[in-house]
Amino acid sequence: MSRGELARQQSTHLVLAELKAACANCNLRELCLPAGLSNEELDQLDNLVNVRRKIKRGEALYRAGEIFDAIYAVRSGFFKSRVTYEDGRDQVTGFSMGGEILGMDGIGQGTHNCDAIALEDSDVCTIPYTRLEELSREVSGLQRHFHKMMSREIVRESGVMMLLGVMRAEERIAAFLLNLSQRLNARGYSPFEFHLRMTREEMGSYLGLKLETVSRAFSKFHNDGLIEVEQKFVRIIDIEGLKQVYAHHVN
Amino acid sequence: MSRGELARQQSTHLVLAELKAACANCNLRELCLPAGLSNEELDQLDNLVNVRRKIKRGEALYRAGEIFDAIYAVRSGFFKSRVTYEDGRDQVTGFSMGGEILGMDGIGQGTHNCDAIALEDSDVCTIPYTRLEELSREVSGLQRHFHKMMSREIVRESGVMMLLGVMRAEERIAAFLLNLSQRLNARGYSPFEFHLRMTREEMGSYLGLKLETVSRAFSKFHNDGLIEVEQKFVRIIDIEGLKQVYAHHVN
DNA sequence: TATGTGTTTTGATGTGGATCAAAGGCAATC
DNA sequence: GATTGCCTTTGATCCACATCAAAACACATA
Repeated sequence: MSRGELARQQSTHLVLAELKAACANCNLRELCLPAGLSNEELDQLDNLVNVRRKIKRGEALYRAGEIFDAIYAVRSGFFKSRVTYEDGRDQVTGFSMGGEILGMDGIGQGTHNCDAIALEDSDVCTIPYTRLEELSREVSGLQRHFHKMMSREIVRESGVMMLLGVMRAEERIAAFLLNLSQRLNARGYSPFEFHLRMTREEMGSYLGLKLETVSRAFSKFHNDGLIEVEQKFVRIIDIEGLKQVYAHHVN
Repeated sequence: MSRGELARQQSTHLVLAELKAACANCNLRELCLPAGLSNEELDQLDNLVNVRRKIKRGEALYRAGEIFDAIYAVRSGFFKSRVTYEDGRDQVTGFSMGGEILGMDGIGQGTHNCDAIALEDSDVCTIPYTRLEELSREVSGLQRHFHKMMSREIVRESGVMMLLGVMRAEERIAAFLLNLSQRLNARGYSPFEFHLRMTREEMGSYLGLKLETVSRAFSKFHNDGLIEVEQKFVRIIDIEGLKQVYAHHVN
């Protein structure tokens, strides 16, 4: 056994002992990388996901420019991804919640391309990229799943391009609320009541709008009986109405 | 040898015979999937890229909803990728030229997510996805390179999000011209003179602008001595000036 | 050369969302 | 309970780009 292998196995044992739940027991496994793997394959993956890391609200999981060496699966909490421009302008490029994968943007150039900032105290699994590569060669289900996650990120982003390119302010915000609602639902939370983890400004940045515009849209949706809002708390009253806002033809 | 393997080998021989240039001889290999592979690895890749396909101007390489089974490397020509919305609104999500990979959006859900339309008579290499997966397991350089290409697509798209989310009309168009110029340069063409393959409307769709706005920006750049335009032909006169437009602070 | 079709330019006008400004709400800390 | 520092709401005004309209141009085909 090589020195590297030995160290790896030791660290694996160490971590397995202190983990409350590895992939095989993780209740997010249907949403995360392990989705679609057999039990045997899951055991192999457990050896890969060897470090849990806690990130406090406001802290960065990683920052643009840092060396990329791992991707991360969000176990609990909520993140924003943010790209900063040479001239200081920045934009939120995504929000990530439990079961979602962060950091795939770093593979291409070997450094991270954006900051990932926790919007609440969060907990992630670290997946070292070189070991993911190795294991992908052995476990074809893992390889395929990893490709799917990357591809879905591409598709998600082209959805955001559509949002930014062709939708009007209220449509964008309705689409955003419906997307959040659907993702929370998939995680077993209520699709109708939730806490927003981001400020109006962060939402606006993501949606290509100013915070005042976001606020006005919320007020309008409230007046139209579509939602109730109290600060960061949102209750969707009329989800069909919201869907109509979002699918509204301009023509 | 299994039936599948036999068939594969036969088709490989067939194709190798009729190909003028496979990957090992392709002058785009520095930009495409083979980038960074050893000669030996290149030979293996040659067996993978087994079908060349010609697409006439205006025709689709694939359309949204079609079964995904291959990615494509553009050998020559020019494509736009276009997503169409339920309500009929659509948006151009990208332009692809020689050496670039198309179709990675389809991996996630098994069907293509957008239309890829040739804007001039074009020529692509078909790379069957399942065989790419297989070969990726054997050739680690290929695996890594494929991951990089997907990751770069993610980064490219977050660049477009930035463009759509925070830049003003003239900045977007300057950024677009500079990007085209740089890509053409990397392919050995003049970075200062080129033919646009897309209409003002397609450019506008990509940039989240109306065709009139694109046209006006072109006229303004011309009046400011930054470019010369004659229909689809563009000559960049003052590339530094163009960069200043693009990096111009609003604040 | 005439004719049609799609593309581009340019001008006049309209408007959605940005900007500017001010006040109010909430949470943390003293 | 007062202070401080966000965050959010709401109103008034502005402006960048969209929209509407028309003419010019390019290019194909008769």
